[in-house]
Amino acid sequence: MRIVIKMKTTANSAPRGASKPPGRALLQAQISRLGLKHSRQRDLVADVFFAMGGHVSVEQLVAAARRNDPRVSVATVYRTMKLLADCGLAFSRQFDGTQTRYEPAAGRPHHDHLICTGCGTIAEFAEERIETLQSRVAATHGFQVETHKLEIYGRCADCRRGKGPEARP
Amino acid sequence: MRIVIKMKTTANSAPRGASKPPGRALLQAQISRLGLKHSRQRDLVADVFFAMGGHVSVEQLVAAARRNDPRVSVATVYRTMKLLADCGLAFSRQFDGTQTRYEPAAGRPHHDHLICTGCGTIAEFAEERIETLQSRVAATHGFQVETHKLEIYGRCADCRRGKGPEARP
DNA sequence: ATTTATGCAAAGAATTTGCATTGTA
DNA sequence: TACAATGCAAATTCTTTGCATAAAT
Repeated sequence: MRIVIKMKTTANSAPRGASKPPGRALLQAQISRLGLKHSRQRDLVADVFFAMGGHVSVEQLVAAARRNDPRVSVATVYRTMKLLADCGLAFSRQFDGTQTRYEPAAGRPHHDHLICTGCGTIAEFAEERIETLQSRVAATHGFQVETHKLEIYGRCADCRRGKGPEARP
Repeated sequence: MRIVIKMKTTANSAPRGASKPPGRALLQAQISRLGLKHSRQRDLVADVFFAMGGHVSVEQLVAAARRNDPRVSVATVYRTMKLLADCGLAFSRQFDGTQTRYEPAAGRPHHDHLICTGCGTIAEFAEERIETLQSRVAATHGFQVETHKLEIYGRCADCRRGKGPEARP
């Protein structure tokens, strides 16, 4: 089953003129803390990432970053995203098993995902009772929960009402 | 529907003394239904797969199959597992995002997974109330559920009581 | 005899890594 | 000036595929 992910929150990655980049500041803090060095492309990748909203692939990040600086390498994007993930500023997800996707983690509450198998739209939801039941199940098995992943695949409202799997990968 | 079980008296891969291979028969039925051709290595892969229990990687399947016939190719194992999955006889899972793992689907009830981040042990569980809540959440968002994936990661009882992350891939 | 399956190796796709060079502090 | 970061290409890992040959119906 190949899932084509389409961003519903079609965020434009273009750097808004004078808008402040909060994600960049968070990354900068981690960089200082770890004794690493600041760099132009790390800022760029962070800006682009936090501007895009969520569930973005590395491919999308590279494309977006290159709109600002055509010479950023995929390696740098991979390295920067890994840094962000290691710092707890981004979560990495693999919805379809092939590409890794990232979403901002800064101060966002926990949530799980609904993924449309028709158009690839990803919706988020939080259900406290499910979390509770998960902990209970884990306890029953003697497990201490660290993380969990809950993904519900199905057809979204739009795709159900007539619109067949539209051609827009 | 008539199911023809052809038992070869040659190399028997089943560990259980004289037990017959039900999985092989199921595969054979699908092969006939689809107008495909029977083959020795498909039987072998099916036998090995259904004998291994579940959550097996292709790598493990290849190794197990080659104990019976050293010349089975990875390509054939991949192709056979994909056939089994397409026929509904196996589920493919990607717990870690890298390797695909398979588990038998024949007549087994739905379940989700608890995965130990220490030793890699995978336990199964079923919690009806979680399923119910999932459907409800999906309905709220206008989704029609097709499948879902729930994985709880944590430390199993064994790993929690002192035993450090032992090497048991 | 016809058509499918296999095996091998090459091809792909996603991600990582070695290393010379550039950039930062 | 040191040392980390970048870019590029080669290397890795998992999986798929093209093609000649073997096997099944």
